[in-house]
Amino acid sequence: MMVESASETIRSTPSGQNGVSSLTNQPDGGGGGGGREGAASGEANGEMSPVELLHFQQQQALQVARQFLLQQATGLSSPSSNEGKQPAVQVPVSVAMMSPQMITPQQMQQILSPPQLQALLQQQQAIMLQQLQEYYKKQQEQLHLQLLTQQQAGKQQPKEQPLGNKQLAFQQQLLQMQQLQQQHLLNLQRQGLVSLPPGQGTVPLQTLPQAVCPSDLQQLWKEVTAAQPVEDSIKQEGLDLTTNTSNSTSFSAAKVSPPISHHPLPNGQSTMHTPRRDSSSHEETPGSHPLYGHGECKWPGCETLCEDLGQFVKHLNTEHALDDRSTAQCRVQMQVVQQLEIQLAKESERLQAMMAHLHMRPSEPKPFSQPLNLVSSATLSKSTSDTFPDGLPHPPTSATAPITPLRQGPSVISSSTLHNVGPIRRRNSEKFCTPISSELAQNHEFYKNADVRPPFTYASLIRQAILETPDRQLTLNEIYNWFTRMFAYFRRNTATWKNAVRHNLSLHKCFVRVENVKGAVWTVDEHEYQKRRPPKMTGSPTLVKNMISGLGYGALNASYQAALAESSFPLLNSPTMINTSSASGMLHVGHDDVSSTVEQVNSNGSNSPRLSPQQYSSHPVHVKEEPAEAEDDSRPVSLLATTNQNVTIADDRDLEEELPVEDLS
DNA sequence: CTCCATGTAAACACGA
DNA sequence: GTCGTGTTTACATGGA
Repeated sequence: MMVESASETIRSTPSGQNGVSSLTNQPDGGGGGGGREGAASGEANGEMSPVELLHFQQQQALQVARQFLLQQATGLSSPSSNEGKQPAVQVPVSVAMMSPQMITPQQMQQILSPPQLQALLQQQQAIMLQQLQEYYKKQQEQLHLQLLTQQQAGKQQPKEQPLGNKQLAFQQQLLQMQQLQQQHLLNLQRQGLVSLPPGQGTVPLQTLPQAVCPSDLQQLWKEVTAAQPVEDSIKQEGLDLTTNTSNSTSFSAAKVSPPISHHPLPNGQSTMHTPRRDSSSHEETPGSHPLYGHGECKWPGCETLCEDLGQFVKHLNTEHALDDRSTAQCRVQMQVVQQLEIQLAKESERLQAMMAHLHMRPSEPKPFSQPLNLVSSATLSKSTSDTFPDGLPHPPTSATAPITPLRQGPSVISSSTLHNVGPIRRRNSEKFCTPISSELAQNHEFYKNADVRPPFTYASLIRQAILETPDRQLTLNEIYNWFTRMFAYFRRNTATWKNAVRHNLSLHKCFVRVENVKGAVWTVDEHEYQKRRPPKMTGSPTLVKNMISGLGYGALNASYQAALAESSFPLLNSPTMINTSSASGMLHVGHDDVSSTVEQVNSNGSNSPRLSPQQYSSHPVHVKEEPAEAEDDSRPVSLLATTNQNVTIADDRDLEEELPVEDLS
């Protein structure tokens, strides 16, 4: 099914390809809700002590909340990951994200570029936040209940430890939860997702977690703030963002035994329902949109009044289309979610500690605390993801997916990406826009885990694969491996894409087969490779502009760095890339080329993250020349890791400039 | 409309 | 005969 849907979507071919039907199980098709892991809460109750029960439930509640978060985030990215096991959860998300027009997740993936998907994901996250909020409420209730229960239990069968303490502790925990909720509310409010009296105090954004791509965030805030003051909420709430954002990623690693009792996400299109059912405040009417409530648009900072859903949808499509502003807002939302996640994790850990202190089984699994330990999870996530030899998305990996992409995604959603809204057929590579390298670098975690087709041509991907290697040569099989390693999408339908790879290797002169002792390897003839593109790029001014923007994009933005740090994208680290810079005498770098991007950055001397064409406008000088020079593989990468500060700064500026960009045709 | 680049499918050859 | 690797052709699609 997937194969077909994919291909069909891509080319919208009526002929319908029956040929390769290695269709993998469709995640959403599965219907029924197969294994909902959760559901354990009930059984457990019987034999637990009150304290244990409390713990258990608390834990579960948190877990569910967290998991829900993850699922929300993951849903889009790795639909296939759950094949066979829990097909249900993910689809709903993506479906929910879709406005009225019902499009299958798969289709959506095919249609939208990853960044776009991510953007959509952000939307979904908003929903998720709402649900999370609901969850907090419930959890509170639960806590209360538990407290009561425990009190009674205490009276009936006095325990060695004074209940008072426990109660205190629990109350504290309760408080924590309340705070969390409050915070959450504020965030929602800030985002315009909830219509509450606007917050007041204005607090400098600077306090935001540096760990979280501060620059991006700040910039985003600036943009978003234009519409309405928001900063305060975060700051006020005292979001303790000191934690590494990267950690959030690791959370995912947390095991996942979703007791989805609370959020039974049926297959398919439940997401829409969940909020509706659970939250009375936000989703009042069936068929309503997560971003629509109380007759107004809940898009952050919007509040536009819409009489009905139809009008709202229209409004949504016109006013909140996939542009830089929306992207920025999504990013903000993303950050919010991340913060919440971090906070949640912290609170969970605290709870664990409390529980432990209250003589709970120390050995008890601590799903949440674990993540925290993964501070250096960057490594972990990478290793895990690399681990899947069979391409089977394992829990940790898939869990990781959501966050990374989230953070990275938005950053990637730049002018360049915006162009690729349409069919996948036109891949990035061809378009003047984002260099494959940078895109990959930024989203490689995403592609790695999400079953989304990369917006690059086979040729550019192959080239990328080859160039990433130290000796710049790969056997066919190695190329295959690279594909499967780097892209979840290529872990299935192997017959199709492998054929395409071979086809491309043979077809394009730029790929040179070299007989080797042990067989044959494929290399890239840069000259040839570049020869084929220039024509396209040198088009309208706009194109040039776009191209430039793509090139100019200093791959150094925070996200990028983060990505690097976390995943240590091979490419970036590859010695070749670093050394060969000078060696590459190739001019006209393919714009989809990784190294090219980097090079550009260096040449410019500006680490300014990609983005804005505007920026270019201010520095036209480079712009025009860019296309012609710079070749890939360059060392810049290494710089990335070390240039955080610069990046940050540059990033801020870039973001600002990002908005005006639109001239792209 | 044509041209071109691309993606997909498939037939075929060749060697292990 | 099967499989992996390559080559080639045909066709469809979409952008310029």
